[in-house]
Amino acid sequence: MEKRATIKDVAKHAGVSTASVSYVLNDIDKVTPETKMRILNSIKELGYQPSLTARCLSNGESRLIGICLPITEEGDIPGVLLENNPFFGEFISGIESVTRKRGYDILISGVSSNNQYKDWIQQRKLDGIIMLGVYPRSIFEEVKNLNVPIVLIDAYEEYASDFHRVMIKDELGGYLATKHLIELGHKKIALAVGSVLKSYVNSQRFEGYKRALKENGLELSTNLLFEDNVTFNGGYRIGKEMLRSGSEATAVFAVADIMAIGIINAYLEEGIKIPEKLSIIGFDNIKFGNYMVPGLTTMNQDIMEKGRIAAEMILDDLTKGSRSNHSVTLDPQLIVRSSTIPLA
Amino acid sequence: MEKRATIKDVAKHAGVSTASVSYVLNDIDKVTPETKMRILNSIKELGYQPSLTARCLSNGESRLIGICLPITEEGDIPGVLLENNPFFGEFISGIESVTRKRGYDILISGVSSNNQYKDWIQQRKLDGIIMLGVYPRSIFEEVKNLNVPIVLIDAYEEYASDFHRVMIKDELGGYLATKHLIELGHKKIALAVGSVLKSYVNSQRFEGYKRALKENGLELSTNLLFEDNVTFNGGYRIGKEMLRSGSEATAVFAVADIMAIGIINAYLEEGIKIPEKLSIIGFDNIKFGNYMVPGLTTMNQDIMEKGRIAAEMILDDLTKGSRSNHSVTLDPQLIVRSSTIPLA
DNA sequence: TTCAAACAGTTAACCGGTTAACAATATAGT
DNA sequence: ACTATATTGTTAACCGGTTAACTGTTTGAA
Repeated sequence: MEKRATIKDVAKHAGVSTASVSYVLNDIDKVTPETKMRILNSIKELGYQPSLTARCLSNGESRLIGICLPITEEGDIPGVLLENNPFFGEFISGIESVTRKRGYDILISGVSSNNQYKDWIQQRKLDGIIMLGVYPRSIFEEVKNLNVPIVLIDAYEEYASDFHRVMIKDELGGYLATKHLIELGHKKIALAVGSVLKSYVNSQRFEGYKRALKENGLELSTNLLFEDNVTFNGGYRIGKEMLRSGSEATAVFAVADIMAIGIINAYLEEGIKIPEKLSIIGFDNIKFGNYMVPGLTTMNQDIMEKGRIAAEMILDDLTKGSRSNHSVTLDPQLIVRSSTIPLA
Repeated sequence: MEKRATIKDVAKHAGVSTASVSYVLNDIDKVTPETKMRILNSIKELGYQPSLTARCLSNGESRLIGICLPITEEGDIPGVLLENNPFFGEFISGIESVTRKRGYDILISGVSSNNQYKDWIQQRKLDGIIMLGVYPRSIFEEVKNLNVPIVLIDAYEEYASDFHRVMIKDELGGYLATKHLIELGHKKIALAVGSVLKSYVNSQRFEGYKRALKENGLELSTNLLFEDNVTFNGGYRIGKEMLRSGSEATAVFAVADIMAIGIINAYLEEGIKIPEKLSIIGFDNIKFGNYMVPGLTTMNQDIMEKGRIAAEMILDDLTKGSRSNHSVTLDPQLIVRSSTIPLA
């Protein structure tokens, strides 16, 4: 209830000027050990906490890093992110683990209308931004000249090279996933994928799928290709469709675990056994893939590491004052559990 | 790259004082429509964005709401939260949905050492706090006098009444869950629970379990009680233990879905059928309960709603300037899926 | 001994807003 | 006609820090 102590209070209490207090706060060597001691004592005695707001106003650093999530008209974080949610939490956790130590906080915001991002960044004077998800191109044009380090996650688009990027080798992931199925003897391998047109991540994984088929002399067959939303329900619909149409597939590569789980549910619901009747491999390695039966074979992407790297990119820029754009591409790893078995 | 326009630039451009600009920014009726127009035009022309930092410094409102998560020594958000993660994302999403409209941002932080919370709140001048998880009591003593609205989520402890609270009827939830099993004809109903000693949530659900047994003339048997961490692995260990010891249980109430899933995995792994050999009901209604086979019967708690309510409590305090502590207790609902069936 | 540099500390302007107090003009009441 | 009261606007202090420029004292080198 009592007013918080300010730097003036400390100065008065220690019998010095505010400048001297500021110097000891910022570890600037301009004060004798004795005075420093006296000031430190006053600080402790008054329970003084410097105001980050004031500091920000005066030196322009907010020590705030923003995380942007695209949101839908309904005001929600979109299904993709929400359903993939383990994702979200782990990602934040990765970021937090590096920012916290350095005194930065993270600000989370879903922003809807196109240019509110810019407003947000400016009004809050964010020191850096991490952008998750797909946005209309115009946003990047706006945001490019803001002179703020920006990290794009999983962005392949051509303009993305204007920013820092963290991604994984999606093509390789698609390739390895498909190859795993091929090595198990499967010849008829379906693909469950989101919009290849709108999402580079999807199209890259699709490319990997095609490459694996080609390298192994398998033909690309359009009736093994299924496109729907990258959600549980999207996968579920694909599963139902495969069953309805009597698909010849003996295995399927789903570009996301959540889709794979949808497919599995569609099959199990009709009493059709997995992996006996259909081997299935996902992508992402979300926690629940390990918590279900059968355990989901998948391509691992280290989402926490993604967060860590993104945060470090920003902090590096901030300390070095540089602004060269780096791009880190992580390797996916095959994780074999029990949803894939050799072709009978 | 160009310097951002400040209020002074706008004032100069419109040929008025900064005070007038400030008045139109804050919708204070002290300016003729014509002047207002002129100022508005200048604002648009210069692409002016008021600095929230400066505003905060001058009027003391940061428009920042903090979300506290306890973290472990290793620096991670603790397993409970991470594994329960759909939880986390949905919760944030609920908060965001109300704060965004009102111009508040949310700041997320895991804080480890005891009193860093206080520092964080003060340094960032947070307008409100939402605290998730269990903390040492001393933290609340520290934080109580900060004159900041605080909402505790799922806190039963006696000191909790000094703050706003959002929780669900845990005792009722435990009761209804157990009653559901009893109504299916089960007599030997096991309980999988976390530390009843340390967590009121656990003890409340345990109370509900006991009440249901008692009301139905069933005896409380200690060898049907299993205590372990509220995690997948905790549940898994319990499942293994039940099998190893040849437990007579035909049904089990797990105080969290994530535990229930662990138990299910332990059973399925050994080829023992669920729900045929063991009916199981969880608690929380995490998304994956619906995405698995068998679908998990559970007690729903609307986590998004929890977030919404918590945010509204804070914003109400902020607008009304009052500080009376409210407590909202939500009702859990039984959601029957396929992991529970009548006793054969 | 003398002058320059190093040291320890202070003063005051500044960051970008808000707002109480004031001034000048217009409107209204009696 | 003469105040009292709105109305519209400005001035300047303030929020709580940072930091360039300055002052006064020591130290050291020539």
